[in-house]
Formats: sequence, C-alpha cells, structure tokens
Amino acid sequence: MSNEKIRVRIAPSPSGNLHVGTARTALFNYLFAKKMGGEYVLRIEDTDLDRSSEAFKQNIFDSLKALGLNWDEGPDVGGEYGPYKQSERFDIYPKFAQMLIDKGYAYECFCSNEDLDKEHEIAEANKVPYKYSRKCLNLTEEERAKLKAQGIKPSIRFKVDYKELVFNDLVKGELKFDTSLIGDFAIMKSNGTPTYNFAVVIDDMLMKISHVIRGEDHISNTPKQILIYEALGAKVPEFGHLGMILAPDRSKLSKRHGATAVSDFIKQGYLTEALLNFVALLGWAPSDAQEIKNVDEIAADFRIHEVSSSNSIFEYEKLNWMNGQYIKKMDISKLTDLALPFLSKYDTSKYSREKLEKIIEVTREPITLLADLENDTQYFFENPIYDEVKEILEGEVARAVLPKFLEELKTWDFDNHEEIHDKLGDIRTFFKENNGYKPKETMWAIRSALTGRTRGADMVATIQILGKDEIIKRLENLI
RNA sequence: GCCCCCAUCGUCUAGAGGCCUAGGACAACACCCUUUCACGGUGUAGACAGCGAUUCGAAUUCGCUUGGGGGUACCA
Repeated sequence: MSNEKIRVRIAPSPSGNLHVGTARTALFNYLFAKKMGGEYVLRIEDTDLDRSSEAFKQNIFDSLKALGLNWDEGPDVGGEYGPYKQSERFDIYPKFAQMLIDKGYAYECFCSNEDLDKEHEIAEANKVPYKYSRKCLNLTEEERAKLKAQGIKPSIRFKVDYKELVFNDLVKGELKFDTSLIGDFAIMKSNGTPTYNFAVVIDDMLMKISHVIRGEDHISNTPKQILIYEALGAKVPEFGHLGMILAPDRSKLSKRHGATAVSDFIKQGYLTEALLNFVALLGWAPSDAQEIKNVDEIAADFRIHEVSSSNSIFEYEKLNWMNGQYIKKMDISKLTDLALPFLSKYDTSKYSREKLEKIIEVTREPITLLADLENDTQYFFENPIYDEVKEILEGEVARAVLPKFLEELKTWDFDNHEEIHDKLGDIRTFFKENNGYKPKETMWAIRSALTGRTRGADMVATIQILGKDEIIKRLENLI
C-alpha cells in the first residue's frame, strides 16, 4: 500500500434505522480517514430489495449528518466512483460474475431452494458441517442449455479450492483460515442480483477502497471476499475488524434493550456530541486521561491499531453522565434551540427568547437528558403542582414565612440579582433568630410555594424569571 | 456440531516481561462545599477467569480449560 490514496467507506444497508453500532463503525472510519488524510465514502447496500426502504435510507442520512459524520462521496453528494447505491449498480455485477465464469473461478448453479434445503438437512442429520455438494460444478454445456430452456434461472457460485489463507487484520493481527471449510458460495442470485459478499468486493474494488473497517461479525466473510479479489486479480484492501457493542446482558444490542437507533437517542434527549464521544470510548482510549473530547480532538489522537479488539457493553450510566457534561457546557443559545422541542407541551411564547434561555440556563445543571427539562421547567410555564409539598405549605414555617415574604418582595427590585439574594438572606436570618427556623426550612417554604417542589433551580434566578406579578399571584392563592 | 474472535474493578478502559503493593473514568459509598436538588472537591471500596509452561522475573509470551461473542444463506 505504497503511496496510494487512503479511502474508507461505510456501507449500511437501509433495512433499519441507523444503529449505534453502525454509527460507531462510521465514526471509526471517519476518524481513520481524518487522521490519515483520506477520503470517506458512504455507500448504501440495498441489494435486498424486500428489506430495504426509502425511509430507513433517509434515517441513515439524517442520523449520520446529525452526528457530524459527513461523507466525501455518497448517493446524495455524488463522486467520481458512483453510483453509490447498489441498487443502481445492478448492471455492473453480472459482467464481473461472467468474467469469473470465463476464467473458471465460478459456475452456474441450477439447484433449487428445495434442493439446497435438502442438502442442509442431510448435513445436519449426519452432524457434518454443511458445504455445497458441487452438484452443478461439472454440468456440460448441453445440460446447462437444457436447464435454461426449462426456464430455470441459475445462480452463480464461486468455486472455493483448498488454500491456507492468511491476512493481517488492522486491529486483530494475523488471522488464518482454512478455505476447504468454505463451500462454493453464491455470488449472484438466480434473480440476477448480487449477493452481499460479491457486491461488496466489486464495489470496494471499483471505488478504490484501501481500508475496510467494519464490525467483527464480518470476519468470516473476509476470506470469501479475499478469494474474490484474488480471482479478479484485484488488489486486496487492508481489513480492520472492530469488536461489537453488546447490551448489558451481553447479547446483541436490540430494541428490547431500549434505544438502538441514533434517532431514538436523539429523541430521548441525548446530544449527538455526547453520543459520539461515548461511543468512541467503546474500544478506544485517549492517550491522555481526558475522556471528554470532540471529534477533531479524537481524530488527532486516533490510532486504528490501538483500538481494542474485544467486545464492549453499552451501559447507560456513563453515557448519561457524559450527556450531562455536554449539556452543562453547551452554548446556551444552541442548547435552547435543542431544548425547545422537548418543551412543546407548554406555551413557550409567553416568555421572550432571552427569558427562555435563562430558564434553560438555570435548569440545565442537574439534568442528564434534554427530556428531563419538560418536568424540571414545568412551574415556569404552568401553575405549580402542590401535591408533593402539601405538608410543607400547611406547616407552621410556611404559614409564618410566606406572608412576610409576600409583603417584602413587593418592594424588591426584580432586576437586581444581588438585592434579591441579600433580602432572601435577611428573611432566613429573621426567622432563624425569631422562630428558630433553619435556613433550609425557610427556603423550602418559599420554594414550595413558588414551584411546588423542594428542589430545583437557583431560587434567586427562579424568582427573577417568574417575575413579581406572577409570584404575588401564586402566593396570594396560597395564603 | 464445525470454524473464527475475545477475556484487567459492576461497566468503559490504561497496561505492549521488571516502572504494577495494577492507573483513570462512570456507577456505589463517605465526607466537604451549599438556601434545595445538583455541580464541584476529597477520600473509601472494587479487577489481572482457572490451570500449566517459558523466564532470574508474567496482567503482559505460549498451551489447555472455562466463559462470552460472532459466523455457518440465492440476508446484509
């Protein structure tokens, strides 16, 4: 791989929304390309027409873009080696398949699904690993013509001969395979479309992909693919196989474990920056101890051969913590834009943009998900719900504190943060000295009256946002 | 069944023969800060799967066992 251009690709199939696992693979490809100054292409693998859909394809585009993993070439942006959707490349594959037949590397197979099923059953009954019987390997020209005349459409199989195959994996090191264990596998289906293993090789070859970085669920495909490259006389790319992401129960991460699609995470209120950062840490560790890093910083520090080769478990705790970190640090205007959709049940128009930002600013601190904002900002938009603080409001402290608080605040300058802060302090001191109330109790009474809660955002800021009129109204209703 | 991959605290990981009485992060717990919750700070607890071998010396090398994962399609 002398001085050829480094080109990587991510090749999702649109049979589902973009999975976090795929997102991580995309990220690692992106990081590798970025670090090495290479190109990163997106190819849609929709050879399985039945399972592919336009909606899923759109979800994949949107999710990748939301994550900021923009591609240099792809179905929407084009590029020198297009088209980038396999369904638009169907005319390409048969030519190469024919070439392999001509060179004796492949042959037509007329076996029906029933025939094949039977072979499988027999193998299973005899407890012997299944391999295609090669029934069609030595069909004569006449026999094939006859079969075709009967209207039987053949598939095309690649002829696998014995060979010790070795390749050096970018993350796993040397990998060895005995190809005699692999049966002759199909490269073209009888319906004229290519199988996955064939389409990938043809496309990667034609698109000049130099490094194939993907999940380790593809390891066993690799020898087949290398065999095809070799038969084609093409240059074999470098391969790198990443460990998989598992659910906490160590099974494949699937819907029953909760969110699996990037779009689900976004809907739940995860920030794409946090999700990306978190997923990068699954299998990769920064050279310094600083785990919170943006994509550029990660790319600068990224070394593919240092990626862990084992599986990792997707645990929410750290993701949640990280999301909280990003929420706390994010530019407040940007955060407000992201937060507003989560506040759709409220009439946010009653506040100015400035005040809305203020609301987000004071409520962002303890939250872990943007969705938490709906509950945490409730009392800014609606009347407080007093159920939880009933006892406090009916108690002695509240009955003493609230009237005094109401009386005093009427004279306060609500634009003056300092003043409110100090006056509240005075009230605390007053009740401590005269009634022996703990500062905490006094504040709880006030907070409960204003918000219906005993916990929440900074009290001074809350008072300022609510405004004098609203506070007077709330207090008068209670007293 | 067969083939392949993997194996350090609960989780993500650092560690590429002596720097390891194994480091960090999340979670847990304790304390501090504080007008609440939180944030933040300080600390505590917590791991080299097992067994052999190589070596003066092994978490690091090799083998076996066990465990987990993946593959075994005219699905990708």
